Amino acid sequence: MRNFLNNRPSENLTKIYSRLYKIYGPQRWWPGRSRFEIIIGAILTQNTAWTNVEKAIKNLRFHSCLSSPAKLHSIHADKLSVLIRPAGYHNVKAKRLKNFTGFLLKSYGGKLAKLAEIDTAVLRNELLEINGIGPETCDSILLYAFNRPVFVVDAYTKRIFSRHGLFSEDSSYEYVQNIFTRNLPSDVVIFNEYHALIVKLAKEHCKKSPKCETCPLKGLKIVAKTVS
DNA sequence: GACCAGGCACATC
DNA sequence: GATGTGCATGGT
Repeated sequence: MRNFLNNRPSENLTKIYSRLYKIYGPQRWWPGRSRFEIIIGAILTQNTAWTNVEKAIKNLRFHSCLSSPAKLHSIHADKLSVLIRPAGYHNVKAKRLKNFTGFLLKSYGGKLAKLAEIDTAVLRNELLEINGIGPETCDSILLYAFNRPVFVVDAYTKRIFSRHGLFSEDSSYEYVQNIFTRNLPSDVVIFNEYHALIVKLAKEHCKKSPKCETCPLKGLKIVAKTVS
């Protein structure tokens, strides 16, 4: 594997970004009408196609559940579950949504503006303590709802970059995140677009069964400073 | 009908 | 700490 990759042309992560941006253009994530809606979307999209999440969000909007965190929290879990059914895992996700709104109401008076004042590392730890918010959802919220320079790692990121020799696919979330963080400028716009571009690339070319004949990254060895 | 999708928590070893 | 499993709908 290593010898094979060594014969390929190599690019660093910044060049890969430029390459993808040039091909696909700005993705303008996150698709949400408000900070609150972005957070709800981040939870609903866990292991779920965005098209299904859109249906769930549409239901929530129609029933005025997104007008405020307090409003959403007041909805009975069973009713909430029905509304978000198209997004899949609706029973667990209904609890997760209420876990977030419960946290927000109890600790910050239901005001997202207060969360926005918190230091990134502290906020990250607080979000990760909420049952149902793992590292990817947490970092998506930090990046897309609160504009913090945090790189979001998802299954696509691991799949694509492990195929190009950057790390093994079973590397930990933190390890992969560190690779990107240490090899890119700490820039909210770049982190925002990079993650979205990876998703775009994956949807176009990189399903679970590799079929990358037309992939823009075909034949490239990707090099980066490693992390300890 | 099989496979996949912008994960996470929990049980078990 | 690593590994396996349940959670579920909708598109291809």
